[in-house]
Amino acid sequence: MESEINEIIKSRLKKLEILHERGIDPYPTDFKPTHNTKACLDLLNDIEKKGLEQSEVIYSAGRITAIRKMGKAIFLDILDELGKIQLLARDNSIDDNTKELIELLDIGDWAGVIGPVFRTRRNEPTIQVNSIKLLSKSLKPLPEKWHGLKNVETRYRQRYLDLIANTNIREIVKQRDNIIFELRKFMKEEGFTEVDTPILVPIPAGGMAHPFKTYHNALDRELFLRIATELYLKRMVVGGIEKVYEIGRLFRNEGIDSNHNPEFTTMESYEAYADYNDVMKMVENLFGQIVFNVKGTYEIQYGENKLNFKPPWKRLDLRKTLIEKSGIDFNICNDVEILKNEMSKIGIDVRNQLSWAGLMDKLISEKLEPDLIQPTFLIDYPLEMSPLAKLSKENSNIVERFEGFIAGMEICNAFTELNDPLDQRKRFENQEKMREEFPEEERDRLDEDFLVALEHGMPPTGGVGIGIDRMVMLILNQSSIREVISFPQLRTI
RNA sequence: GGGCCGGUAGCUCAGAGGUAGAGCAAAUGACUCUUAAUCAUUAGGUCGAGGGUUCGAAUCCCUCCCGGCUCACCA
Repeated sequence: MESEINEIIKSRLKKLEILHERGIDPYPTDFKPTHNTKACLDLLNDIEKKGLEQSEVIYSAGRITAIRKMGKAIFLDILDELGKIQLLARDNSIDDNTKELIELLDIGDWAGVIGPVFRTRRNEPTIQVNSIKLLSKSLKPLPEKWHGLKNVETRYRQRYLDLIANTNIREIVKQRDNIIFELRKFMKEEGFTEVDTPILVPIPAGGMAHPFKTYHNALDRELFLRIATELYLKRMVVGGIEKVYEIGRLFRNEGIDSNHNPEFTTMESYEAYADYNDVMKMVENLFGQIVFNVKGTYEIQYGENKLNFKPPWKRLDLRKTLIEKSGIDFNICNDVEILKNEMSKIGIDVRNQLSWAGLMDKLISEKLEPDLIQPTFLIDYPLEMSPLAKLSKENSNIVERFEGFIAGMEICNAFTELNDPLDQRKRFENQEKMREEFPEEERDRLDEDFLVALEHGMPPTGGVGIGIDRMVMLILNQSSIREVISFPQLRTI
């Protein structure tokens, strides 16, 4: 981006020139802080306990966020990753180089400071400046100190400004890290092995979504960005990695809104000898442990609702719940036209849905999802909606599948995995047929290489995919996915 | 894609046909315990872009760009 030259930048460029003239490197590399701002505060507490007023000389550093000139005393605030601390440069405490340099410092510059920590008469922990080093000259002004940066577009496009001006955003970054750390810890404790599977794939299978397409020159072939990690993780299970998972980015070429970003993070796991009941237990324990370890409690506020993550979650039979909430029984409405009719009757707009599965999806999200506030599993989905899930033992049009919902949001999707290669082939072929019939609706894709793997034998397996960004939204009480993804997708301007 | 709301100084915002405004930030000066420092002075604008109406448009109309919320689509 080209920088427009306004007065502020002109004045800073001039200061830069003066620095060069005086032989001061505005971008040096030789300053090593001994104490971050938090360590400074700890140090102050320590020496005060010992009855001392001033610590030894320490080195600290950060970005200058305020300069208050009081004649021959200058107060500065510096901000580092952990917080802020005040500096006091008094005319008779600073060296000559600092006297000259301090006139050339601006809000936004990175500075290193050398001096003892003490407390001012107003009780403010402060580093008394013996010497200041410029660590990096900033040429552009920062957002305003009091109102901060509010423009949402600028916050997303220039997240670094958001992180500087709105320090609560740093908390989101750190808490997201904590959540994913706790997630890995849980999986490790459960004996899972984390793996990496391809992001560039020849067939975007394992889910129903519109893929991003790209091209590899040397191989001279079209490739796609993965829409799911499922089929590669199952290949690992075929290979004998019995408990396997991946935390990774998926890419779906679809709409963008407060719950959807074209690239998003999921955790998918597969466990041999498990079925969907075992997976349900794992999911509720996983959420419970993460929430408890990150927030110190099972009960957290999300928007207007208090969510309780203490296991077990409520389990609702999909068919029974649909009958209860909509009067529609999918066993009876087993034909597109009948289902469409019944849904119209209860006031659902079905003009955009073509297939039976599409209609069911709509019915669930319209009649069930909004009311699923507390963590809840919907259980036992129709076969037609679930090409990768194993048939129920009791019922040939139901699969052993569940989805988890929290605060009206779908948060995970799981099943007892289909490991019958012949049935899987039929299901894929059916998906391909449906794609021809309804080209506007997304379908899963037949992945021959995966079928070959299945033909070698996959043990009975239970698997789940969890939306990590949504999990972070819930735990951190954020209503937009853009708040938990540091650089959300926006139009380029 | 539809509806609603918004885009004015680096930032936060006011201005709703009649000379483009404030606070912070910036520049100059005063001030050795301030912390949204204070005080004085100064400078800073393609009012998102383009067209139209008008004697005159930031303001009214049209088209477009960017964003937010929402509905639709989509997991």
